[in-house]
Amino acid sequence: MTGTESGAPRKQRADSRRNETALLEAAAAAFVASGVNAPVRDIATRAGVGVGTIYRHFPTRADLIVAVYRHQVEACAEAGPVLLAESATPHAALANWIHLFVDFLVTKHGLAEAMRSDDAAFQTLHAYFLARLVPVCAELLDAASTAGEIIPGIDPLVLMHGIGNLCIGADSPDYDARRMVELVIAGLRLR
Amino acid sequence: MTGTESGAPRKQRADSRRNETALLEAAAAAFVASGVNAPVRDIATRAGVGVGTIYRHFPTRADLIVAVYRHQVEACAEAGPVLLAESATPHAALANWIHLFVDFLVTKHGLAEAMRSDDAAFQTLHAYFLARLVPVCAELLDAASTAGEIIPGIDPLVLMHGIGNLCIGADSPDYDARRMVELVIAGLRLR
DNA sequence: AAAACATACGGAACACGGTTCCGTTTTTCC
DNA sequence: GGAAAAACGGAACCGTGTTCCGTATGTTTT
Repeated sequence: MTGTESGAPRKQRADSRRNETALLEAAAAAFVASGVNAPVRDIATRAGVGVGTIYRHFPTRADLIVAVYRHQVEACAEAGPVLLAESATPHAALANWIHLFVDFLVTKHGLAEAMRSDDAAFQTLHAYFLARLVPVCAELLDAASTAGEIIPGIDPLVLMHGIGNLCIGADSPDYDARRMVELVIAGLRLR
Repeated sequence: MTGTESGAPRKQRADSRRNETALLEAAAAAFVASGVNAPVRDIATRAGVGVGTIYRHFPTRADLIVAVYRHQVEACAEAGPVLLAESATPHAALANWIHLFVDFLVTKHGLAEAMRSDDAAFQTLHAYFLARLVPVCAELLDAASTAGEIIPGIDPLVLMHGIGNLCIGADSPDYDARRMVELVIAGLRLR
């Protein structure tokens, strides 16, 4: 027999795993269609499950968002060292990386808002993004600072928070988040 | 025939005016205590009126917010020309004025968020703020641009939108909105 | 194969905030 | 004083997020 001693926990049920992936797909679709605040019931319907199932798999909305965008955050994080190695100067690497981050944020309707929410439910989201990206940003800042290209003493956390804020409402036709971000990048430069 | 058809419409009832000022005071207090998203019922209770009365006087939350902060917005708007006349350079005037705007925003918990909301209910708020402040900002930008102190082609609307965004969450201990705003101001400078 | 058990499910029910509506009260004006 | 207009209050409604529990499904054991 499967000598599974009574100590080992049972493996996850098949339907549970199926529902989890169905939910991830449904959530991704709903996020594209209605932003990251798509109603819970919509997502449940898309996935063909009840609302309870969402909460069982993803206790908070932030958990769901993190799960949906995890690879993209990873990609952004991994791009940092690569850019540092390949760009002409550390400042250029920093600028390129920031633009990458902005690209990510502005294409996810409502993500920038969610990112900065102080709602306890979004704690996970905030924590994950920062844990993964702040060190990368710090490395780039350090390199540029050491190279004497930018003003010293910039806190990566503050910078990322600010960049995130600038991306809020980036889909409005009257606003230009990238322009503002460029001003910030220019402002970083040591003159 | 009442004969009043042609002449002046009836004057506003006394109780109505009383309630309106009571509401303004209650709202101001509620905004300080719980931010500009204080529950409607709270404000009604504070003012000692029913919720219906709020909606009769201020159809949208934005109307209420505008009414509460109107003088401060006016003060900010009027400060523009004064600063331009008194500051050492147009760029300094612009910087000072932006700091004034930031001071206003960061002391009104949740106002910056509300400012950028695309919710139709906040249309009035958005419209009023921009109508009043954008021209002032434009004047300052023009002066600094003409003096050759800043890069040309900055849209005052975009700049104000961005500054507003940077002030979101300014009460978090981990964030420093002013620092970010300073980066933007530095980024405006022509080098 | 069937029973026994653990796990997961669905969706009704609840909580909460904004908004509307209408019977009642208050004020104004003749 | 009395009728008409104006304003009031708050119950009721709606759309969301969230919880809970009886039921169904999958897994393990006999």
